[in-house]
Amino acid sequence: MYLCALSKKIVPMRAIKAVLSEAVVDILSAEFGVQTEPPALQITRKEFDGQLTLVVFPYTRSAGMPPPELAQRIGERLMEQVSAVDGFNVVKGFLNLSLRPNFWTDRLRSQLEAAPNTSVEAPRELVVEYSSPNTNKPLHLGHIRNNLLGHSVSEILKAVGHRVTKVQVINDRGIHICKSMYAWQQKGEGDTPASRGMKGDKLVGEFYVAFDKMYKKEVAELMATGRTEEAAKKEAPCLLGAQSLLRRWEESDPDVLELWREMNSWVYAGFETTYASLGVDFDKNYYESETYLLGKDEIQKGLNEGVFFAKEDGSVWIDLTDEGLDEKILLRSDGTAVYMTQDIGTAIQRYVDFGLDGMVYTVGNEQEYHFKVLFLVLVRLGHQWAERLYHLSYGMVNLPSGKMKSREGTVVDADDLIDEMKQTAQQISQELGKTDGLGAEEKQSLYSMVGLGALKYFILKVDPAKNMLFDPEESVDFNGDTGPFIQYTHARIRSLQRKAAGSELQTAKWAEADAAAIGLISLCDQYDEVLHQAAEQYNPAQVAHYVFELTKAYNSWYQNHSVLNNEEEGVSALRLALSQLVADRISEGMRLLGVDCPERM
RNA sequence: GCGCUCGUAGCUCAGCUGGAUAGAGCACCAGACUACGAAUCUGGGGGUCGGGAGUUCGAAUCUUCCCGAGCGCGCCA
Repeated sequence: MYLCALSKKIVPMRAIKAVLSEAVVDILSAEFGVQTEPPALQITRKEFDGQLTLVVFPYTRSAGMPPPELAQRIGERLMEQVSAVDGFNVVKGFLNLSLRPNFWTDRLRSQLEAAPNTSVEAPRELVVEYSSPNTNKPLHLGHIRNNLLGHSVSEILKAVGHRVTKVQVINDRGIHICKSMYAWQQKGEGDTPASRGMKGDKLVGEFYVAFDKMYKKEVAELMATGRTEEAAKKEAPCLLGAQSLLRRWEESDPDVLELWREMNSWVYAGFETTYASLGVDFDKNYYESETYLLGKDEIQKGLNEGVFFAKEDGSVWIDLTDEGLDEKILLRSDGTAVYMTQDIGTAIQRYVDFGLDGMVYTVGNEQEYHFKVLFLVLVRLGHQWAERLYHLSYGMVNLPSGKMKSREGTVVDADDLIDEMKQTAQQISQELGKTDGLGAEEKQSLYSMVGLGALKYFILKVDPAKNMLFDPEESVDFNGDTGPFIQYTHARIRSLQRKAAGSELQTAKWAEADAAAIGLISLCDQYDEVLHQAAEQYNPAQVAHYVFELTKAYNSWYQNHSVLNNEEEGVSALRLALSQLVADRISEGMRLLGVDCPERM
C-alpha cells in the first residue's frame, strides 16, 4: 500500500505527490497499456471539490477512450489502491482527488510538532553578493531593492538547506571618491560627520555634489574664455585635481591614502547604520582596493592557453562571436585591469576561499551583458563551477514622476524612506488605537516592524526581472496586498493563542475537519513546494504571493468559523491548531522576506 | 542596426515546467461589528491577455513576424 509510513521527519508534500504519481503511472500501464512519465499533479482549483488534480487529456489518445471515462476509471483504481484517497470527481478531463480528512489532520498535527523537512537533496556551498555600493554617495531606493532581494534570496537558499555566505564588494577606489576628496580639501574646512552632526555617507555625498557644481562652474568659465566645451571638460582645474589625487593614490602617497581611509571610514559607518535599520547584513566585505589587481595572472594564463588573444597594442581580448556576442576586452593595452579583469579574479579567489559550488550576483539588469561574458570567460578558462553562477538581475525602480535622477533631485534616499515608513506606521497605529498598553520601547519596535514590513513586502512582491513602480502613496497603504495586512492576520492568531493558553491540543476532534479546514491545511502544505521553486528561481516574489494567498484564505475562513467559541471543546482545539499552523507558515514565509511579524499590533 | 528583458482590468501586480469560466489588491458601488482584534470579511461592475500567424485535444504561457517600452552593445564601472 502507498502512503503508510510517516517517518519522524515529516514527509514533504512533494514526496506524497510523487507516490500518487507513481500509482497513476502503474495504473495507466497495467490497465490501459499507456507508458508515461510520472505526471505532475496539480493543486485543485478552489471552485472544485478535492485537493489534488490529475489532468488526463494527454493519455486519452493512447488509452483509446474519452477523457471523462478515462478519468473515472483512473479515479476508481486510485480509490482501491491508495488508502489516502477517499473520493474523486470528474470534470471533463480533470480528475479531482480528495484525500481522507484523517490524512490532512495527521499532517496538521505532525507539522505543529516538527517543521517539515524542506532540504534539497544536494545542499550547495553558495556565495550571494549584493548591495556593492560606491563610496561617494548614500544608499537610495535602487540599493534598497538590491539589498532586499539579495538578503531574501540568501534566506530562501538557506531555508532549503544550502550553506550561504553573504558578501558585498565595496567600490572604495576610483575617480568618484577622489572627486569627493578633492571637494572636501577645497571646501571642507575640516568638516567631519561629528562636527557636522550628520551621517558620514551623507557628508561625503554632499562633497560629491559640491564637486559636480564646482566642475560645471569651471567648465562654464573656461568656455567663456573661448575654449570648446570638449576642451573645457578636460581642463577644468577641479577635474585635474581629482585625477591627480587618483594618481597619487595609485602611487600610495601617504597623505592621500590617509584622507582616503578617513573619508571611506565615514561612509562605512553611514552604510552600517542604513544596513542595520534595513535589517540586512553580510558575512564578509570585500573592498575593491584590495581586489582590483586580481585577475591579471588569470588573463596571462588564458593567453598562454590560447583562450584569449592579444592585439598589436598589447590589449587582451576574448572572441565570443561564436556565442552570438562580440569581442570583449579583458586587459588594457597599458596592462591595467578593467572591471572584467577584476571580476574574473575575485570569482576565482572566492572559489579558492569557499570551495563554492555556485554564486549569486545581485546586480541590476543593465549589467546582464557583463555577467554573460564573465561566466563564459570563466567556463572557457576551465572552471566548471562557473556554470553554476547566477546573475540575479533585477529591473529598475521608477517613480510616478519617472526615473530617479540625481540631477533633478528625485533620488529617494534610503534612510529617509525607511524613516517615512516607520512614521506612517506610527501614525496609523495610533489612529487605530493599536498601541494602548504597549511600552515606549515596544511601540518603537512595532512601528519599525510594520513600517519595514510594508516597505519590504511592497518591493519583494514584484518579480525581480520586472521594472517596478514605487508609488509613495500606495506604499503607505496598509490594506490589501501589503505587509501590514499579513502581519495583522498573524498578530490576530497569536492573540487567539494567548487567549486559549493552556487548552490541550490532545482534545482536538481531528475527524471534525471540514472541507474549508482541509483546504487551509492543504494550502499550508504547499509551503514546501513554493519554497523550493522560489529557491530554484531565486525569486522571493513567489514566497510573497504564497503568504498573501494563505493570509487571504485564512481571513475568509476566520470570518465564518469561530475558533474559540464552540459548543465542543474539540472543535475549538482543532481550529486553534489550524490557526497556529497558518501563523507559523506566515511568520516563516515573512521571515524569508526579511519581515518580522509582531505578536500584537 | 544587433542583442536581452518586458507588454494581462482605470492603476499596481499574480498566473508554476501549456490545462478547467484569465485572478488578486487599490480605486468605485452596495453590504457585515451585542461572537475569538473591522489594519477584517461578503457581493458587484470592470479584459480582444499589445497585434497577426503558427504548433496543440487545449495557448496569457511555446514558435515566428509586427508594434510599443526599458536596458545593453566603450581600453567606464
